Amino acid sequence: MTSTHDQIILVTCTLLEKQGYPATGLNEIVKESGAPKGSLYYYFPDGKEQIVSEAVLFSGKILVERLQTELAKHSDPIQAIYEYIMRLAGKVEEMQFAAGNPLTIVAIEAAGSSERISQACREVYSQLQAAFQEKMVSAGMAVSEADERARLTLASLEGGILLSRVYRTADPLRALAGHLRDTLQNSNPPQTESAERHP
Amino acid sequence: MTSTHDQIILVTCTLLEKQGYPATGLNEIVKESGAPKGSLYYYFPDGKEQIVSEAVLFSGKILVERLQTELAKHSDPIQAIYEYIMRLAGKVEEMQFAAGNPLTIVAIEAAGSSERISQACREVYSQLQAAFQEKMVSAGMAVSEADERARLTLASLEGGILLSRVYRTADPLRALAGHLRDTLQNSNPPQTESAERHP
DNA sequence: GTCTATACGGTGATAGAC
DNA sequence: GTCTATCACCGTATAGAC
Repeated sequence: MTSTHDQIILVTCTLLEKQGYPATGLNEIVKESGAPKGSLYYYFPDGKEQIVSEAVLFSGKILVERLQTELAKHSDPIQAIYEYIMRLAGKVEEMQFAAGNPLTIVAIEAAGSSERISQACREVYSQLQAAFQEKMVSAGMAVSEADERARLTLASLEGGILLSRVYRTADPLRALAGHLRDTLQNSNPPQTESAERHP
Repeated sequence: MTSTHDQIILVTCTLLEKQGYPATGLNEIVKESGAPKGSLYYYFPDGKEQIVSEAVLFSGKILVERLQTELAKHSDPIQAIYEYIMRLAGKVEEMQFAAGNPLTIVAIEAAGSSERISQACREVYSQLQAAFQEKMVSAGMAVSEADERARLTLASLEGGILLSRVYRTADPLRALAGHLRDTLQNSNPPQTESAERHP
């Protein structure tokens, strides 16, 4: 039982993920959502830009929450990230290589056209990066180093999603998961009595 | 002095990079290229799909050649990749965060709609990956390992381009370059009599 | 090979009845 | 809050003269 407003946002998310921003029409959203067309501009007076921005933020919120939940399952951030990406790979396969959120595709399209949408995408990306970073910091990594590692994780993750989509295989994501696990080491781990390091 | 055909392809490349596939109109291509509209369907009887496919392949060819040229400048593949990405970062800044080729954005959009365009993108990606891989193999890395490393390089590179575009900063690309240089090591380096190094 | 005119559907958006 | 009708414009694609 979802409201008309929420139903519009929901269906917009899936259409965006499949087709992107310019290719997704308002008529299509109306038709797929079953919402009355008259309601569209009632709930979203700023039109398409507003609908898409809200859809990005909405799906981003879910995405960040899910990421945090997954990361919390392992105390070791590297293992947690590995598991997260492997799980994502499975999900991408299930969904036939639409990752289940409109972020990647909308971000790249809207960057040159709509500042409002672009801003929404940046916000979500920043939250995702922060989630990775906090996880690493909580395990004893220095903040600046965690920042760099989180950036790389995010960048390669987005690239992996892109390649998985184009090749219609989750292999790039799985390969990425393994590589990050091997290379995402802490160069300044917390000091312990037994295993001290002297750089 | 370029032919009408080539001029159409050329301007299509830049429009695609800026706006993507659905957002780029045939009328716009005609207008920007200065080509006569009548010529469009004379040179490209299959319409938009054909124009875009050819544009992707054309820009891909240039991209691969440029990559190979850059990689050839350093004997060490890791250093070569580092320099390449750093140079790309500069270029992305100059071009105001349009990377100068339509691949990243078109690939992700067309994945779900046009198989013909999707195929063109896959072809270019495979060539790019092969260029990275061959460079690593030529420096003594095992083929299977070079394959994995090349995949990761490509994936994170695409993600870096995406983030640079969204944030309107080349920082993600530069951070990526540094990280890859630190982590893209050969786990099975070629054996030499002494510890030789070629500066 | 090029040009003009045009077909026909879809687009985002609005107005006004209910 | 919802619905219908309608707007002006844009999209791709084609036809036929030159």
